[in-house]
Order: sequence, then C-alpha cells, then structure tokens
Amino acid sequence: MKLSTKGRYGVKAMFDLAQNYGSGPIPLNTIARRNNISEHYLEQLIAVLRKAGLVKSVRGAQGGYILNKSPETITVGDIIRVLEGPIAPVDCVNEDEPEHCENADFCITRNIWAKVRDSVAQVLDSITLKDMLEESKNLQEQSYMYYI
Amino acid sequence: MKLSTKGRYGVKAMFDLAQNYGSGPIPLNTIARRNNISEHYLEQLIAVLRKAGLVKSVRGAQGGYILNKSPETITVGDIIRVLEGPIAPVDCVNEDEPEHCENADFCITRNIWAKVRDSVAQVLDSITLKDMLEESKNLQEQSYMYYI
DNA sequence: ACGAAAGCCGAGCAAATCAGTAGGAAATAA
DNA sequence: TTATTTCCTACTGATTTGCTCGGCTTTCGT
Repeated sequence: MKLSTKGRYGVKAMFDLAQNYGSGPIPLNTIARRNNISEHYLEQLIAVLRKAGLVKSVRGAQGGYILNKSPETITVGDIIRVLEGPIAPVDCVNEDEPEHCENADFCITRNIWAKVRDSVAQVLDSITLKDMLEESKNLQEQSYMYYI
Repeated sequence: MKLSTKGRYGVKAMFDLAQNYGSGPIPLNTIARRNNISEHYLEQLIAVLRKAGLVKSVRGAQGGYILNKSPETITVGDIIRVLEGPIAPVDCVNEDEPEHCENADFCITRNIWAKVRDSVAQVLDSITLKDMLEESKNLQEQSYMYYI
C-alpha cells in the first residue's frame, strides 16, 4: 500500500507550479532543485503530466512548465491517477476496467478493497492544489506567530 | 497504491479460518485449494500470521491452523499490518516509526498522505472477521432469494 | 547568426520486491 | 510405522523502481 516516488514527486512538482502560477514558465531544474528531486527523473514524470494535459511546456531559453489549468481545478487525485494509474488496492476493483473475476458476486474481500479504494479516492479527489496553497499560507502564518 | 498478494491471500485465508472457527484445525492445503493459492506460498504467509499470534498451529496428522482469537476480535487491519507492514502511503507518515524528515513541519504533501493513511486505517480497522462472516451470510441469503 | 538555456526522447541499469518453487526435517495421529 | 501435516531455509525468474546517460531540438538574448 505504498505510493511510489512517481506520485509523491509529481504532487510536489505540481504544488511547486501552483505556488508559481501566473509567474510564467518555471524551468524543470528549478523545480527539481527546490524539491530535492533528480532532474532527469522528474523530466520523465512531467512528460506524463504534460501528455495528460495537466501542465504545458514552453520550449527554449526562458522556457519551462506552467499549470495547464488553475490550481482550484486540479486535484491530488488527478495527479496520482496520471502517474500511478487508477486508484485500486487490487485490480478487481480497478476504477476504469476492473479485472474480471468470476467470483466477484460472492467475493467478500472484494467489497473491502472497494471500500478502501473509495475512501482513498474520496480523500485525494477532495484536495485541490488551491487547498494546498491555502494550507501552506496558514502554516506560514503560524510559523510567523511562533517567532513573535 | 497496490496491495500485494500477501495481504490479499492473508485476508482470504483468515476469512476461511473464521468460517471454520470452532471446527478444529484446518490443514493448509485445504485452505490453499479452496482459495486458489499456492500452498507453499501460503505457508510462508501463515508463518508470519502465526508468529504475530493471529493463528495457532497444530502439528502432525489431522493438524492444521486455528484462529488464535475469536473472529470478532480480529480486524482486517490487524492482518494487513502483519503481512504488509504498517499502513502508510509514504514512510514519513508511518504509523510506527515515521521516517525522519526535517521538513515535516512545513511539508504540505505530508498532511495529505497522513489523511490517506488515516482513511485507509479507519476502513480496515472497522472490519472484523465476524463482520465478514455476517456479510457472507447476507450474500448467501440474497443468492437463495434469487433462485426462488 | 550564435551560444546558452531550456525541453524532448530513448536506452540502459542496479537494486529491490514479488510471487512463487524446491526440498527436506520434525511432529503427531491412526 | 506410515501417512499426514507443520516448519524451515534457500533459490529463482519476472517485474518494478528509481534512477543515469547521452544526444537532439527549440528558442531567447545579444
């Protein structure tokens, strides 16, 4: 039940882009450096995000990446699904095309995995990049108060 | 975010034992056959469950495995934790000993993974083997109604 | 026009994990 | 004593993970 670095790095990178939304394209090496991610590896991940339409790229000098939609319209679930595939603890409850299983109608464990899937999806789909920006702002304020 | 076969097979095997709770020891090859699991592989999994105190074994002919506690005191979460380790989408929100991360206080993504962890744990910890037995009974009754 | 800064692309690779197999030793009921 | 069963250790092929490497193309600034 682990998330791979694909999902983790992807969410970090997208959050970074959200924090810089409106400031023009952000080069990948900047994102990689700020988040301690191998640039070459992140390149592969962001290629997937780009093909899925979550970010767009600007080539050439002074180029970089930009969110393709505003932060409030992108959820963590969107990012995870693109990078890690459909949310499903086991394939027989896959969101897209559940693996066929002849026992599905009588399978008790299957119902459990479906509950897990729904509960994870509910959490991830309810959090937008904008929510994260706001939480970040709150954290900073608290941190400020702490130093007074 | 996939469960491995360890967790899946483990829950199936434990449910099988729950269905036979009170009928003496059930040999492993029976459980393996009924659930389409490689016996040798299941052997390794049940060894872990035994060492964790969830099942007890009776050696020798007519031996087998028995639940070590009654079905209502064993949750799916117990089984999963034993076989798959602590519930945590990423190590920095590990239930037992969270991996140290210097940015933890300011990490926005970390809060998300903690929410996912809690939501998965809540589902798994709320389902006991007895709940599964009852659901199974309901399904059988529905199936009976269907054939009238 | 040129060079530096960027994205784009495909190949390769070491380590870890998964999902088993294989083979036998020890215990026990009949 | 024999069949049945658990117990234990080691090995293994396939897949995934988390990268690295090298080169090509596009574009901005001068």
